[in-house]
Amino acid sequence: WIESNGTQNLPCDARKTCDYTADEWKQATNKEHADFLANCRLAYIAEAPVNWCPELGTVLANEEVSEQEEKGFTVVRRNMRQWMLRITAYADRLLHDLATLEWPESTMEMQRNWIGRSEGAEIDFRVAMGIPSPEEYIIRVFTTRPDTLFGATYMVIAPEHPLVAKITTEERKESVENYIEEVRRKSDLERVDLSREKTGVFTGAYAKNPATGQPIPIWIADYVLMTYGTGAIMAVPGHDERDFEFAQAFGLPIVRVVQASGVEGSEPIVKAYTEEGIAVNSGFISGLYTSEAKQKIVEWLEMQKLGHRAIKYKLRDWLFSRQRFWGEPFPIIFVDEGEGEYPKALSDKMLPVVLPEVESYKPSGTGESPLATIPEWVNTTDPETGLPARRETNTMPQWAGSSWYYLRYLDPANDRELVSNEDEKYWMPVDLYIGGAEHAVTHLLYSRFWHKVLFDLGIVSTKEPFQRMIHQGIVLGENGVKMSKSLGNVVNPDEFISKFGADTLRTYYMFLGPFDAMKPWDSKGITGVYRFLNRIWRIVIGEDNVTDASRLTDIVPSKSLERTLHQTIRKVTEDIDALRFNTAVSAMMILQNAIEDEQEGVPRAVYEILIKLISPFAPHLAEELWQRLGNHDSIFKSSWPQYDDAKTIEDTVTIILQVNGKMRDKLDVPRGMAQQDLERFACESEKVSRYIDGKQIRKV
RNA sequence: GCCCCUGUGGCGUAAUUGGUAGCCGCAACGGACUUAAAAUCCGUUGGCCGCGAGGCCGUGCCGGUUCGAGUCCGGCCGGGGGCACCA
Repeated sequence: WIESNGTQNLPCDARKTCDYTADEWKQATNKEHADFLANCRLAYIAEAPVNWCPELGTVLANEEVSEQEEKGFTVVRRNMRQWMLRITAYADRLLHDLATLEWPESTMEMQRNWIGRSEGAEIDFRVAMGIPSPEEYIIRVFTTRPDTLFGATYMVIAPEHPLVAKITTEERKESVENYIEEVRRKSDLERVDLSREKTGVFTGAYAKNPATGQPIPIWIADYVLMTYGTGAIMAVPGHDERDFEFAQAFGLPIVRVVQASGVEGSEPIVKAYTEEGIAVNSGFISGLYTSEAKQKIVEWLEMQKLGHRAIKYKLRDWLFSRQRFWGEPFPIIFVDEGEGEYPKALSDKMLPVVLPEVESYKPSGTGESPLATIPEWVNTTDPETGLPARRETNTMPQWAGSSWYYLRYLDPANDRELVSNEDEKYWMPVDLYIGGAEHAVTHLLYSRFWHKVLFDLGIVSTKEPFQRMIHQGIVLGENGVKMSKSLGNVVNPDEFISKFGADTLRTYYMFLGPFDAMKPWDSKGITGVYRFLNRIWRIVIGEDNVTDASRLTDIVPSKSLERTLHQTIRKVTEDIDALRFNTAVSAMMILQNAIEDEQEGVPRAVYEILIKLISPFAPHLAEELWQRLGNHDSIFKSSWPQYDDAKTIEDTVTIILQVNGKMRDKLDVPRGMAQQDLERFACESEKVSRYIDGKQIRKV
């Protein structure tokens, strides 16, 4: 039951289940789907490499490695027993369903790149010569460019590849072992540093290029990763930059097998040609364009049973266990019913598994979770068989909770199920999710995966958890740099609340700039919003804090005020929908300015609408004014103001007169003036005639 | 190295998506009120030339498309973020 590393591609694949709706799924006849869930072990245990620090006795995250090494600690890569979640089974659906979401394009692009789907072919290379044993070995590679097969002049396998030990010849053994040891000491970050020189070592073995029949040397190099593809590549130095660099460093042959169309290729090869083109020196596919060449060679490989079409993903299965005290414990016990210990899920009745009270949650030092040091907790009994059992001592990562909390919020008091069908159906999906862009490929991908699993289990009815998403921009310090304690540029909102009130702070925060943009805080700018709100207040509240509604009139508003009013209602309504709060505030300021210009006093109807419009921004102010104007119900129970499109239209229009694209004059004319009248007025304009007199008008 | 976003007055920003660049604010300057200050109110405020009418220049830089470019296209420079030897 422990899967070896690198076997993430089980026959089960959620791809085929993409097109089912929740109702279709509910039908038990949906066999494909049921098979998928039955066959695909979505949670499994594997030996996975981690960064192990013996001195600290703990596992480190990638980003912590260099930090601890600088402090003098050693960090080595070591395989450890870990729970994995098979997110790769959902790769295609996670990719495919992005199209149904209203998310920032850049975030979806990041997820697409993270999933990293690429189409190509798997090709089998027979190890042909130099091998120490009479056994026959096949090295399978993945390539996106099967059309360059004739140009494969050597192979490279990852240092962790299982065949390394088997194919290395006696005389190369020492060099190979030294190289592998060298690589093991390198951190991931070091290993992928682009600027460093290519390193590698020859195994002594040769494989047969299935297309040319020629023997090609098999090398080991750390630029090939065990975690992607098959952990082995066919190297085509003529058409891949990394292979080219490597071939140059080790004097391996470079052959050109693709050319830009129409170019005769006899010039010396000075760099890899990675574009598409016409196949040359490629036997039966010579002369074909890349797309046709791919097609043809894959058909041939499939016929010869040497290879086949394949799709690979950059996405890896999710390492889901941590050796920490803090985290959700796994509902798993290990029991031995006579044939060795195996993991077993606890029944619902045994849930929840509760963490024990402990004195210390320090790392155990052995790499096991601190829970492993508490025998009273670890040792238990299998409730079904009564046999002695051992609890899983790893705990879940932080991502576990954030992957489904939104569902629990819908029905928090429910102690029988995750969420009731009724509540789930009513609320889901999350209409608008606001969160930072830093979660683009972690939380936001993990929770999509969990949600899809829950969909497959019939627990949720939507395929996606978050329909619309916006990343709020962070407010930077006054110096334009991210606020941080160490930089001393943190602004404390309490200070501004006590000085100007929460309404002012809220409204100013909305006014600062676009919702999704980073923008610097400006302590001085808040006075503008403070003045604006005070002016609204003072229209009916005197210095003595007594309501004086005498400035409100029942007179019909002037034409121009009415127009501004309806324009403002429309703008604020639309802007709130689109989360353009900054321009909504600006529009209300314009209305306020227009109200103050009104000679006959402030029409009560206009004033009440302004208060309603401002109420989502400055709720305390709006409610207080609403009550003081004699309303007994809350302003938030009143209806949102409606606008009349007809009343937003200006009766005069400003026509801009341009000559050769340059603005020369403007005309204020009644709306609807006839074209020829306009043209006549335009030509009569003194400023315009200065530029057109004596010239021929080509186009009006 | 690759990908994505971004660059507009002294500052935060706006611009009907190709048609008046700078709305709304901040700051600054001038004025009113005041014994004075704060608060409040009125005015000016992209740069240059001009008494004025007005003119020229101007949206990071260089080019292009267009009658017309902040907006579209190509190249460069700066800032932010993401991924990273992904075959």
